[in-house]
Amino acid sequence: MARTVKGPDARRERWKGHREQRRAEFVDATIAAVAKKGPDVGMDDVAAEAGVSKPVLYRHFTDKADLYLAVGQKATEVLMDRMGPALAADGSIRDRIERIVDAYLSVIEENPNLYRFVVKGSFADRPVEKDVVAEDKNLIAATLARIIGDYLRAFDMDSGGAEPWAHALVGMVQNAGDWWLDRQTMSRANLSDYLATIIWHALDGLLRSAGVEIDPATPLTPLRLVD
Amino acid sequence: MARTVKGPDARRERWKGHREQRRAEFVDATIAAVAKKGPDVGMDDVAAEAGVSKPVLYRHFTDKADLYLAVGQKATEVLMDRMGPALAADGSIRDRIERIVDAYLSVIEENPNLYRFVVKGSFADRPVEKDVVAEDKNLIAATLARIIGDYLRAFDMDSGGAEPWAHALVGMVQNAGDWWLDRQTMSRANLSDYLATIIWHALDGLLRSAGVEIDPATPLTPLRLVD
DNA sequence: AGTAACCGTTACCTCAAGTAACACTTACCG
DNA sequence: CGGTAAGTGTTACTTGAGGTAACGGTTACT
Repeated sequence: MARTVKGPDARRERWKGHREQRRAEFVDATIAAVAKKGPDVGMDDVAAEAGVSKPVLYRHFTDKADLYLAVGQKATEVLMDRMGPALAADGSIRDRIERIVDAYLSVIEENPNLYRFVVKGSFADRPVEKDVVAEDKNLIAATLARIIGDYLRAFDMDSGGAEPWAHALVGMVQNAGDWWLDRQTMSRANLSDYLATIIWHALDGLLRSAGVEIDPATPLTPLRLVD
Repeated sequence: MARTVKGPDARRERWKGHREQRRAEFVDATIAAVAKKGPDVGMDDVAAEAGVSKPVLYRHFTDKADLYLAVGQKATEVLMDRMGPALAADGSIRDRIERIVDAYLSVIEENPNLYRFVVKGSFADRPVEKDVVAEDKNLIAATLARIIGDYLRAFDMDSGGAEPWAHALVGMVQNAGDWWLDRQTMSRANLSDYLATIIWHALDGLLRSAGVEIDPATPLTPLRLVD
């Protein structure tokens, strides 16, 4: 019964920010460990990298899955930071698509180990329950779905396809990027161009079939894309 | 029987077929175990399902990864068996695309547990080395790449994009299917239609930009698609 | 002074993958 | 027929990584 209902004991709040910072520190250590020892690092490796022993890690992450999830979120942040400007930028539609795609590719190109770790390594033995990467893909797809839906509605078109479209696009770019990262048989610019071409044509065809004509070079930006 | 070959020593050959059969049997047991106990089965579970103890399993599969790989290959066979006819079928291009996509979706719809096991469960703790699902995706993508490349060359177009195209398409359908399987918010036919629309428009746009016009309803089949 | 939060350690537990050692069966070979 | 190369199977073990227990030290609010 030590839980006296006094005022908000400052001792409880004092660390609020500190804990966050510590988690971030361990996430960084994990990323460093991954870079050093490949994508199959264990908790001991991570702890060692952070200059600490295992139990300390477990005070901040309930689970290996929890740690991996945090790493995934960090990676998503990096990704979003890079893609945000591309999403918001102006310019022709075709160019903007290409820039967004290229932003994604540039991130995975710069952090191949981290990328593999997040996308492939996933939860080592814990079952499907908490899929690490699914969360992030869903976040991106959801963002995209909103944008696409807004566009479709702006043109008075059926917006029911926005979600499948978004997931289709995410999978498309992700898988093509994955392949590219493994066997780098073409330049990044080249792949970005191919992918953007597919996407642009799909979009253009869809609009055409609804009677809307868009010039690929039109700098049209009828909607605010990001809040 | 009556395998009376006067070769070197028939004792070595006698089992050749039998081993294959036994492996297949264990693969089936794994699939059954997955259906029963979810995608996170262990080797003991599989062995029990097969009515056998663990070491027997390890006489036929070097590894957990090896077993999983075999399961993945089996799943790919199922998939290919279903998609083969759709690939070879005649009919309009737009219809054929839709039929291929729908064939894929029907397979994952009918075997959701197996699908999840293969695509997500992957290698439990063995590192990235032998990615289970990557092999299968690559196989499908390679098949597709050949078809696309043949088409592009038939129209005297740059065929360098065939491979990225193929991987993009595979990722697109796979990810959209994945999403659909989780939250079934639309009918399969509906999703097939959306995806086929995207693909068709992308294809049509590509051809248009090269000066080729194709009617979506044209039953054109200029190439044999499967050997 | 008391105590609630953190810091950190070493030594342990657990559980599933994988192995050792041992015994039985079949059927080809000389 | 004895020998042997394959396969059948078992129980009981080792190993390694995830995760925990129990202990002690430090800071700073009350």
